[in-house]
Amino acid sequence: MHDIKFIKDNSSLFDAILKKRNISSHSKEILFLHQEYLDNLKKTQGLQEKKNSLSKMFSPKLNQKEIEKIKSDVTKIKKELDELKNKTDEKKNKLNQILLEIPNLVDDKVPIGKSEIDNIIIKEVGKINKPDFKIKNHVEILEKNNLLDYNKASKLSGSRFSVLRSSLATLHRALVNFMIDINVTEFQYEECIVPELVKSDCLTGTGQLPKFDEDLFRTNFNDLWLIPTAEVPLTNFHREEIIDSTKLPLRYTSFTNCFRSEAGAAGKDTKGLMREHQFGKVELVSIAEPNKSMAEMERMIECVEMILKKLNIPYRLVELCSGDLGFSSAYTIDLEVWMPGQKKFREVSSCSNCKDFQSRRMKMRAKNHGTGEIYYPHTLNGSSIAIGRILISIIENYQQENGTISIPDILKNYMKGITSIGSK
RNA sequence: GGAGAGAUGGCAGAGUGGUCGAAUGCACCGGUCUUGAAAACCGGCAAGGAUGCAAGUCCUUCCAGGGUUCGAAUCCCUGUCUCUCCGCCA
Repeated sequence: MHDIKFIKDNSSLFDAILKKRNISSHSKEILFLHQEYLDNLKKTQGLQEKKNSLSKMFSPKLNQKEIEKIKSDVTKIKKELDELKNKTDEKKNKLNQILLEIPNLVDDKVPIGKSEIDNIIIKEVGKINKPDFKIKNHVEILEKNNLLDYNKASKLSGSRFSVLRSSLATLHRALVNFMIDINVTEFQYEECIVPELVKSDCLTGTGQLPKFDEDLFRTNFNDLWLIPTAEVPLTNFHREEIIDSTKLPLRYTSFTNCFRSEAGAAGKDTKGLMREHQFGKVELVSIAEPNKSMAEMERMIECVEMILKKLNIPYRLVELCSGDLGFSSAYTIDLEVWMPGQKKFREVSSCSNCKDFQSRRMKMRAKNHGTGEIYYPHTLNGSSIAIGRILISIIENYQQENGTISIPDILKNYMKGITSIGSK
């Protein structure tokens, strides 16, 4: 959500920054609407003042005539106020509706570009293995070993769902535990278990609503929606709160299932664990002082990198260009891992600094009790890591010529002594 | 699912029709005292918005949405959430 005062004082800058996302100018329309709203608001407040003062004049000692006069005057004002209030609300709602659908302003650091083609590879880490046997993709390997069962999955739920069995399920669980452990003990994130159904207000807060409802699953129970990422509940922890600034930064981590309709992805990544309606993910969320959020972001990326290093999987850092940046983000770095089956790097994590965009939307503020200052803290989120996709990478990178998959050293303690899965 | 109680400032907690944006305590901030600190004492301390150079003035908000009333934190209705008891249940 954008600060109307900022738009007023910097309208051409505002439009220029939006243009980086290939979005046309908005400020003129917004400011016009805002002025209309203000005009109505002033009138409304004037009438309210009148009404209040009339009520204050009321006293049982007044004579009948005076009392009747006040009553009828107030009734008249109330009627007028009703209309005016409706009009004011209408303007305000219209303005809000527009503001809620405008994406975050991109940071100066973000490279300008149209699509993912213009993203910038910052660095590549780890050596890509080129074994001298024929590499299989994860679906081939896992289905052959009865570890991934699409007959069962489609019977239960249709396409874009998976059933993971026996040692593959164990490996999934091992990854979750490994990642949460390291986030808690090495990186000082607070471990949380959170609802996977949330109210629409939460989704508006983080930016999925109102614009992207098609990507989400909604239930027919109250106003509850399945979360597309744990970013939603974790970031909304402090919605409509004023946080004591000495408590910042706040760091939370959680494993949840994530649910996405994949509405616009027909035909994309149709096989395997790559793109599913339900997938597991460990998420990191930080709430930071505005002047420290970029440093916090670097720290967050290092946390995710550490996991990939410990898993010993080749990866690269990609700086998203303005045209590929997510709605709520001001600056995003993706982490992509090598997937031998596709001979491509694919995204397993996306770390974003949303600055004050989400905190404004959810009215999350911080207060410095020394100075009395109240301000919007910055929010950051990053995956650490999407389990389904990192599984693909592990399976494909650790596959052996004999069709088995060896277990990364770091996970062996989490695997009940299993050092290899699949049969020869 | 049945019966009952409740939701007030950062927290605790008073307030049942006007003088209430709201007592009091704690926390927090400033000061006095002290070599320093603590204690004690004095003062300050909700948020959002409009207007104004500013001081200030005004509007809104006591879970949310409706209603009654000249006037609502307070009365009525609906919803949400919390707690207690009973039933059921992983």
